[in-house]
Order: sequence, then structure tokens, then C-alpha cells
Amino acid sequence: MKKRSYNQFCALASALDIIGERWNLLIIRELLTGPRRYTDLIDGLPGISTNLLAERLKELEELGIIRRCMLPPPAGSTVYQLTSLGQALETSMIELGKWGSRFLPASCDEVNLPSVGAISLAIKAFFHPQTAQGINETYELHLDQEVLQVNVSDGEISVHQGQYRNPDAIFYTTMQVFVDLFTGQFDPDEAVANDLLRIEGDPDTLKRFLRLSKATV
Amino acid sequence: MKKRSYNQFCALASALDIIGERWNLLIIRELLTGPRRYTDLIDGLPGISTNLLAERLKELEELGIIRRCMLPPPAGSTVYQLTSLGQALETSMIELGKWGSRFLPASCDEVNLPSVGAISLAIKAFFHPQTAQGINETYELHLDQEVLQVNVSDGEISVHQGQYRNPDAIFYTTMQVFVDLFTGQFDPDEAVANDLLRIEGDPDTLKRFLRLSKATV
DNA sequence: CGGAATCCTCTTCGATACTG
DNA sequence: CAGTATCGAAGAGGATTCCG
Repeated sequence: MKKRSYNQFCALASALDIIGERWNLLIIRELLTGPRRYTDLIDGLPGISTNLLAERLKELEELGIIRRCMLPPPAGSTVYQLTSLGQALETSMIELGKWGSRFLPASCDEVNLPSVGAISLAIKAFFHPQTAQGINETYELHLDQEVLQVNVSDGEISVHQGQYRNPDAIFYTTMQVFVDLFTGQFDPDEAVANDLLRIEGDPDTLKRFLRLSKATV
Repeated sequence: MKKRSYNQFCALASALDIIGERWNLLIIRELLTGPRRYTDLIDGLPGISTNLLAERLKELEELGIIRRCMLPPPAGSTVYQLTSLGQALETSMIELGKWGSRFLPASCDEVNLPSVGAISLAIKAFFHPQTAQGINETYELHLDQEVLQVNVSDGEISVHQGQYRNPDAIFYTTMQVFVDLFTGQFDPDEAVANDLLRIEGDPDTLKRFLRLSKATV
């Protein structure tokens, strides 16, 4: 069982020996916002086969990039979680995302919707620090069944799964609607008027949030 | 001939659809410092098969990431060169290189020596802007048959192939020796004393240069 | 000699079915 | 829910040949 390698004394080649394997960076993308279960990963990575995911998870764990752990009771489910080594890939992934945004399909119609992991990365990748000057807010984003917490402060943004802080505003919507808002193909006012998005809190927060990281390619 | 794709509305997935294919990022790495010929690429990418390189080059050209062009006479050879879209991958690659450096093999003995492309990326990836404050110099680096021009100014570094500017110092050595110096496994004074490296110009420039971007993992 | 195309083998991927 | 097992299809790697 010898691993395939570029066998070159080059830092980039070494990195690619590990995370260049198909699916690996996307698995890590899914984990960037927090731990996920096996089936969550399957859902967020449409097209991956179950044996391949299992194999990749094992490799990544052996390399110290992810960790397999049990959630404390009553949950008790086994989840996968990034180590600090895995988290350290975030800036690379954001840079790659910025570059790749110009190759995004024209619409979601032909391809799979982004997962929460993908959207979280997009929110960070397209974040404009200048626009965030003076903004200090936390938003809670409900997309279908999932919840994201977005915090902006001091010109920095962070995105995590779940709800654990008092948000300044809560948005309830679907992934489809959110993508259209995020990419600017749909107007926030219209979404609210048509009941496709519900805001709890100051109605202005939505536009403020969207302006922070609109994907202006 | 349908391309394999992650088919997800995600900027990272879109990027990986293109440069996630095996060898692609390394091909681009080779071109980051300037145009190269087909056989130069073969040499810099040990292990790539000739058909695979040809196929990748065609894909990358169609995607607008590289360009195939003729050098003006008397050279007249066809070379591959990055477009601005391809150049835009540099920051991602530097970030990946920084991350991957901790997985570098302990020594070059078991693996292939870095190519000039790999070394150029390393010089940029491990560059410390703070250390470069007040330094304004150009070094010409002769590694085996190849020549690199390294310019430092205003806390920024740039690396290009060939000689087209008056350098402050010229270093003649082999790739093997340079790698050992760069990784700190070999002392510059010792290299010079043993005639493994020859300096034209101020002898202090070598240490200054090495301090700029020593791979301190 | 540079720049590929062809052929063949081996590994990896992907889809589905199956199990603790 | 969290994975294994199986198997055909696609891709990678190596050698060789072709062409200007």
C-alpha cells in the first residue's frame, strides 16, 4: 500500500501529495465551519462514493489533518473535525475560491446547490474588509435545516455552524434563495416581500450582511 | 469527451475542477517564473508521462490559463507561458506551499531535486517581508545550467528566469548545494570555502539573500 | 532533437449492494 | 447511521513510435 506521490523536494508538491487527491480539499471545506458526521459529509459532497469518503477520512486522520471523535451525550454520534493543521488550510482554500469564482456556473440550475460548507467558504472568500469598517454584528443564518452563525467585528469575519451566541438578526430562508441573494441575482427586498426570507431583528441587517461579502467577480 | 467535474455551485469546487487535476498546479508552478518549452517542463516534472503533459497543456490552453507561443528568432522554439489568469494562481500556490512545507521529506536523497520552478516558488513562499526592510538588491542565481533573477525591493520579492537586469551579486552553484543552503542544512561560508558556490560581487549578499527567505518551518 | 500520438498495463474512481 | 465489499469504467504511468 504505497501512496502515490510526486516525489519531489518541493513544498507545493508535498502539499499536493496530501490534499491534491480528489475530494480531499472539499472534505476539508465541509469541516472548516465545524465538525460533521459521515452522512453530513456525504450530503455536502454530491457525487462522492461512500467507499472513497471512508478511505479519504482514514488517510486524513492518519496524517493528522482531521480527528474522529464522539460527541458528548446525549448526541453520542461520531463526528469528524479538523485539527489545527487542517484549519491551517483555510487561507489556501479562500485564495483558491477567489480564483475559482470566475469559473462558477452561470446558475445553479445545472449543478448541485452549495453545501453549508461551500457557502461558509464563499462568505469568507468574498468578504470585503473595507466594507466592514465599523460593523460589529452577529447574524444567524437558517438555510433549510442548517444554521450558520456569522460574526463580523474589527474588519474580520468568522463563520461557524450552529447557534451559540446572541445574534443581532436571524434570517430564515432556503439555500436556493440565499444563493440568489448572495450572487446578486435576486433583490433582498423582493425576497422579503415574497416571503422567501424572514428576518428577525432589524430589517436593515440583511442588506448590510449581503453587502459585506457579495460575490463581485 | 466530457470532463470530470464536482458539479457543485462552489467557487472552490470550480477551481478544483480545473486545477485539481493531477499535475496541473505543478505545470503552472513551472511557468510562474517565465515561459518554458515542452522538454523543460518534462524535466521539471519528474514522473509525468509525455502524453499526460501534452493533454494537460491542451486543456490549460483551452481554459485560457496558459498560452502557446513562438519565441522570436533566433530562438524560434515554441514555449508555454502563463496568461494573467494563470499568474493569478500564484498567491494560492504560495499559501499551499507554506502549508505543505511541514511535509517536506527530511532530505533530497530519496526524492527528486526541486526544479527551478519549485525553487522559485519556495523563495517566494518563505520570504519574510520584515527581514527585507531596507534591502534593495538584485541577485542572479546560477543553478546548474539555469539562471534565476531575484529582485528585492520595498519589502517585496520577485523571481524570474533569465538575466535581464544588472545584478548586485551573482551566485554560481548547483541545485543540490543551493537546496542545502536554503534549508539551512549547510553553511554558506563552508560552501564558499569548499568551492561549492562562487560569488561575484559583495560576499555578504549571499547571507543576506538566504536570510530573506530561509525555510523556517 | 523537440513535440507530440498510440498502445498497453495498472491504479483509482464511482455506483450500487450489502453489513454491523 | 457508519461504514465494507464488489466490480466495471475512467484515468494515470510507461514505453515506443511518429513527424518536422
